[in-house]
Amino acid sequence: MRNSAAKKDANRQLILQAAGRLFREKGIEQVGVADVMRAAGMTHGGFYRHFSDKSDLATQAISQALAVQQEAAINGAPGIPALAESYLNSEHRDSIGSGCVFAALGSETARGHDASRAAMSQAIRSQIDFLAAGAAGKTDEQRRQIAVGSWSAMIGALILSRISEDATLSEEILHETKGWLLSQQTSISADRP
Amino acid sequence: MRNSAAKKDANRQLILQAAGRLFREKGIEQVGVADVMRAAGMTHGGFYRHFSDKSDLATQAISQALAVQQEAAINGAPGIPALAESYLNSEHRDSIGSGCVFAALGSETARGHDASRAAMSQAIRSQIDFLAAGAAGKTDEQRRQIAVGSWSAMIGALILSRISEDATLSEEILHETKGWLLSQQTSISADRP
DNA sequence: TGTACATCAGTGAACGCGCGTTCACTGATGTAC
DNA sequence: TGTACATCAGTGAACGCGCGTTCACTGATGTAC
Repeated sequence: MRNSAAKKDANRQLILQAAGRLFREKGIEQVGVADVMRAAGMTHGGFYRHFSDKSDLATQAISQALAVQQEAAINGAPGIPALAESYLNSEHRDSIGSGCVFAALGSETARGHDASRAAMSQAIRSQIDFLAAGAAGKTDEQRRQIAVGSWSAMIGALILSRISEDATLSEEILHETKGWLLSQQTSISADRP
Repeated sequence: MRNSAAKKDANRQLILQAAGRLFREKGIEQVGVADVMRAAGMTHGGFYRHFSDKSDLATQAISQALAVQQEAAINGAPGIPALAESYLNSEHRDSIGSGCVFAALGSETARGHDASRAAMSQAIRSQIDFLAAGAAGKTDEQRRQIAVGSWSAMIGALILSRISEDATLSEEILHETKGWLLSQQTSISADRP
């Protein structure tokens, strides 16, 4: 039953996508290798033709999810207000599996010295640079502050809104944070000539 | 070897404190019942005299950690700038075990329908009310926006700074977010009569 | 207050399930000639 | 281009370790009289 090289590559992508989704949805520890392979339409035995172990899969799945996320940021509407609109809403909150990697796995990946943390660090750097370049501030320093602070607020708010059982509270957190970010953006823009 | 009721209560507190620290440091799944009992100075067999199962322990340890955290917030210097100072620094970043529960366990507790999520929700509500009461805004709506947005930014920034392997990046995230929060606070205060 | 007995906090061995990993196997793919 | 053989992607059974949970046991605590 050997598969062609092309089929193997396609299967590898299926595994990475299933893992990226399941890890975000349920947490890395809560998802088994067999779960991932089943979601990808295979049985668990073939897993080790693709990855050296589960930790290797985690690193690669996270790296790929981060790459997709960065791609989407670059191709999306520019500027922090636009990001806040697309980030702070109930659709994003309810689709953990395809949503922001930092909000889904942030507190977990903060522990551990593995390769996934390095991938996350690099993605943080890129995202800050990207947001700072498009931020409405007078100086480089100001733009960087706005980028880091606004992005942090989005991640924190999404996490808090996901914890909140009460739908009203959950919505309020998203809504107030979005309103807060937009109002600042406006007042800062108003400062410009 | 029966212990007195007072000794039992004291042991229960040791277990809760050990669990609160270990769960934040390593994550709930990564810490075993035996680890917690060992850290509390006992063996694992006696665990079930105190808690019905591990999930029960998690709920109670989280609830207690949240209560301590709220107590500290109430007794600490009032206002969002003061909180930002005490929250966004490397000491807090490096002491996960005794630090903010939301930053340590946020993305994990967002999943699961258990009682710990309910305790977290209630703590979110309290913390927002508390911060909004001390926020520098003209209207109730504005104060609530500031409270939710600023607190979200602190949590997000602490998580990002913990993920960052590079010490410079990690410090930058804390520093920029703090500067951003303080500068806004200033400009909003300046608006007041 | 003292005595006899019941209770039960904590111990440490044992159980059993889940999960990561290994392995023999199958048969299609790829390659050497 | 065709043939013979080697490779190897995926299968499914099996292994073994870790961990949550149970249990018989010990002896100090608490209580009834």
